Amino acid sequence: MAQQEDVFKKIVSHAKEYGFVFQSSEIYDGLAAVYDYGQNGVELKNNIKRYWWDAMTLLNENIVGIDSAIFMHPTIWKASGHVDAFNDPLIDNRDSKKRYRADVLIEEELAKFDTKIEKEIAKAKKRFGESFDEEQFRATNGRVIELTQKRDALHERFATAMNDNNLEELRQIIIDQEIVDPISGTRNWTDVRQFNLMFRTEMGSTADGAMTVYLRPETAQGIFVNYLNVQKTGRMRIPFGIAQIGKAFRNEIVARQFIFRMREFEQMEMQFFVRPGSELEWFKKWKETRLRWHKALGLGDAKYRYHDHDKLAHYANAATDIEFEMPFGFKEVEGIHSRTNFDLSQHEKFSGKKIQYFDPELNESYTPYVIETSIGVDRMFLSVLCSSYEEQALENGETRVVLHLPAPLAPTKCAVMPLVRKDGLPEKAREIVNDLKFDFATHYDEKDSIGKRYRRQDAVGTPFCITVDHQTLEDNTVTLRERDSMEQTRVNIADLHKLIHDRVSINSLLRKLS
RNA sequence: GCGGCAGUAGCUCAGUUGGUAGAGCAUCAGCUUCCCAAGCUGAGGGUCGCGAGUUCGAGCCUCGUUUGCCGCUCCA
Repeated sequence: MAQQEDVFKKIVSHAKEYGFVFQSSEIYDGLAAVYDYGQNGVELKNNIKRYWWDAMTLLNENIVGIDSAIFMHPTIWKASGHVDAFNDPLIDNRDSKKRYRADVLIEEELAKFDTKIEKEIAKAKKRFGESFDEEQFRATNGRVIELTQKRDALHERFATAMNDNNLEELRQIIIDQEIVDPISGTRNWTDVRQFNLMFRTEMGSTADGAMTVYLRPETAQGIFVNYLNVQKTGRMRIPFGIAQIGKAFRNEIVARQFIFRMREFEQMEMQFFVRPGSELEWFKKWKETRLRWHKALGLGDAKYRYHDHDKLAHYANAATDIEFEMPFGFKEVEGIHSRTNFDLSQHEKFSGKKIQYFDPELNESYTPYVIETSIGVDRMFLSVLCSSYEEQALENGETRVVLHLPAPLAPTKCAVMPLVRKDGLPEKAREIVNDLKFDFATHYDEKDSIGKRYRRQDAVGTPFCITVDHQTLEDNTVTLRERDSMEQTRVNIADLHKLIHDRVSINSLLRKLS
């Protein structure tokens, strides 16, 4: 493990040194958990997005894309549950240095009352046997009445405090109930503080006319609120899907592990609308389809696994993660969720608009159920980078650092280089570049020895190097050097285009999927 | 957000009891060079994360701050 952590550090260094990922605002000491993509990183990231987008929209005639705005009406986040769920009141215990959610502590206290009441009932049941009347017992037993009243009073007080967002009152409840820290056993609590996981800003330039808006914490809601628009204008028939790639923002309490958890990140989400009752079938299908998409990259099938959720979010009736083996363990890269009709129903309720689908085959209207596939672009990027990085021991005793990026994702597809910088070789090489550059990201390099130039291309994952030598001037052939095997073949310049295209096009990946 | 550790050139690092910064690799220019990090010559690049304090003098000591790593905590 320690060794793997070292490898991860090297990958982070490599990412910086070769222009893949920089820390944001570095010359101003950086901004925590925010990163920029450099000249090579942006190409790799764009290729990942292209692969996903094409797999969704080209291979499925019933999936279309949209690009919704980051700003959305604030009520959307009330409807989705984010305003409540993303605002946790937290409290620290000064002795154990542990942090707890204040509402959870109080809820646990409430549950204790219920446990006590159940115990009383169980005892009485044992005593009275068959003739036991639970309703009557609850209404007449002094101990149970007392516990019930205390519980209800606490619940009432708690609900009011939560509703008013009264943090002092929440703390007072914890004090009054004499709740102790399970670790330290003390009641040495800090103030309750609110952590807003959603970024907030103001829309409207005058102070009094401004409206609080949020930077979206997920892209999914942009799809849900456009469901009707797309369904009607695109004449979409269920089942159909809407895909979107875009930025999302979360004010994470702890954001770490390089680009694995960032405050500003990018999601690729597809919401698939289906008939009620068919959702688990579709869930299964998308679970398999999505794993196939990952595996087609050839990073190694053993690096993937499913992680099915036992504890489901309030909107879901099935959920699984596709996890990838990072240097710091198996981590979630993509989530597939059966979201039921929760989101569309909520928006129906909050907006007052009817959000339904008339199914001509069933001759009835219903609120569609939704299967969501949601993948983090940055995590995907990290998984590709980590699994591609190798410090390879060569036969001559040296090592080379090589990124075995899937060729269709590589930032640069080929590098053209004259073997020496004279005798017209550079000019000939330039000619080749000027032909290939229209179809492939092509580099030209004449500086330093040929071996050094090959190593430079290896370090950024360029799949092909084309070398122009004196023979080229005689017969128009060049050597084509392959990154992973380092093997060279002599090929005709006229054949270059097809040879490269077959290996580096996104199509070559897509064809594996259908 | 709490606790511990750390921050010196693009990268990896050295820097003695406090005396105004070095190496290797990388980069750039020139020469040389017919296939896997070759050689020679030269050059550029750091107010030692930032701010304050102690001191005649701070990369080194103290405080604050920021960023990163590790452990908690949280995670739709």
